[in-house]
Amino acid sequence: MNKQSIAANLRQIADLLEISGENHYKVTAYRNAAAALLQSSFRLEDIISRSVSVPGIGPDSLNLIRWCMEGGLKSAMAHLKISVPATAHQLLWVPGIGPKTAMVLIHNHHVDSLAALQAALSSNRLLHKPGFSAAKIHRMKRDVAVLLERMHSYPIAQVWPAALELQRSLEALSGVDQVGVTGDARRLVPMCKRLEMVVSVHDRTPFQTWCEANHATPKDDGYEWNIGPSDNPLTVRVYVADPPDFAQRQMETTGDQIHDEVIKGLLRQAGYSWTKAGICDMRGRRISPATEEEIYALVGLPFFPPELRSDRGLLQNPATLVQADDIQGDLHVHSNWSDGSMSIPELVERAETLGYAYIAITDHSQSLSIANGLTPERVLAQRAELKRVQSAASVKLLHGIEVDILADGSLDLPDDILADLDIVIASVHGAMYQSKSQMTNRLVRAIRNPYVDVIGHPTGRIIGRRAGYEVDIEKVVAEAALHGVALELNANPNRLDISEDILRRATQAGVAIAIDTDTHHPNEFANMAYGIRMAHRGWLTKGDVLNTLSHTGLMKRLKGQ
DNA sequence: GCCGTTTTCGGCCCGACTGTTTTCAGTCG
Repeated sequence: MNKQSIAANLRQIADLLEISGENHYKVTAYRNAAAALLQSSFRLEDIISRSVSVPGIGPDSLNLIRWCMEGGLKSAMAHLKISVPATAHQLLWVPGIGPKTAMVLIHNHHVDSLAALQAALSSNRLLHKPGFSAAKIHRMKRDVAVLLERMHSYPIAQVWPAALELQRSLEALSGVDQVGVTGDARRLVPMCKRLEMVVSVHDRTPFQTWCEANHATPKDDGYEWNIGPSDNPLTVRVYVADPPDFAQRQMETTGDQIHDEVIKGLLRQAGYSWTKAGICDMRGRRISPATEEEIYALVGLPFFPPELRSDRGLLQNPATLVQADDIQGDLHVHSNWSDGSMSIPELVERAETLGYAYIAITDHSQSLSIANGLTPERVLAQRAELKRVQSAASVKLLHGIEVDILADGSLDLPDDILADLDIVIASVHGAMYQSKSQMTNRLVRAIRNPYVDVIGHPTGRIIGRRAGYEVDIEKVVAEAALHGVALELNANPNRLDISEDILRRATQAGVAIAIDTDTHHPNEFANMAYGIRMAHRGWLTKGDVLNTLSHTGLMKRLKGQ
């Protein structure tokens, strides 16, 4: 078992304990342990053997990890005497269902999984039972349909890190030449059907031994096995290639299918054939392009980044796409003044290490009290702190805020406070289940505020968990264009908000995009890489992206000059 | 359960919204 699978088990155990009515802090402790395990760079073996200690993983969590390693989830559940069914944690995925409602469903209605809930909802047998109004049932039906997608696919935020970890393990094996991620994850598909890798080997024995040790099932073209929780496993598929075939094997497994067919069609027109046996020239001789670049070159095309490979991918010139080097700074970062974990000097240090020209400190505003949001007084106090830190920093600091868009579309801080800030990001954090027209009017009202520069995570989606609020995005885009307000591409892999379709619509309408990490913890600055890849899916060029501007250019733009 | 101590026990993010049990428990961010 790898870190991801164990962390998933830990989270599931925490959910089951919470449903069982266990102490809230104990539940939180196991969730923290799962997060600490994922964030730790130490090897699993070293953590278990206690040769290193990880903050957040105490003796009990360590035992739990051992039980999971030895006997899986069942064993851990037995040790902790958990009596609710293992699948019951799925109920907590549904917005509006917490531990108490989950327990009522299990005990009073014999509903102990997402599938059982869907069946109960469609049979209408929950209707008018205490706590289940007609409106609530209607909403749950919609949400459960979204969530059931998770039963056969996995969010990219889990698949990509798991893929990189697997890549490192495979690269360490002798006899292995090249290892690469492929399939959905390589194209940054938000919900991946499985985790796919390509491996080229010059000596198959060590790799085969490793696969057998991991209980992998042999397939025609490689191996397959499952990781993650047993009731919702992630399938891992590894394709094995001879070293000269690595590039073509990775290209044909990356997809998407339509892009592949287009390329194969162009190859045929150019006199080549691409069958199971590989690419052959017009005389039927095998050719083995060493890179994907060489395959595209056979048909006179430049290299297409995987994220661009879709039914419409060839319409965009990849040379114009925004690149990581174009990014001059991060415009959405939280400090420990609200719910970030880093102090402002620590954020500055990170930004300087990353070589950024500027960074905007954008903490939450007062109504988000759980996040210790800033009151007007604390905004002023923070300005003084920024001034002090700026005097010793080379990176330019922007004083910003992520101000809440309240239920009626007004903002959570008075205009005179917003007026003096360098950048104002306005975001929705509460009252997300408004009607489409209410939510649209709410966002439009926020965009019309003269001090708003960016709309943060504009649809509120959480990939695989929440569809996002219902909103007339065309109207929002049109209004943003009219008022020169940028839309955020939130690079957090759980959000990737806005989607590629909305990105294209926005840029066509002339709306600027801010690619932001929304960083709360040190390792989240790295999420910019997801942002860039998502930008490729949305065909963003350097000119479309607000934070490719120089500091001078950005300040001019923000001041409306 | 974990952490951090003034070291073995106290503290741990808290207020708004929602549906409805119409007075507040449950959920959420």
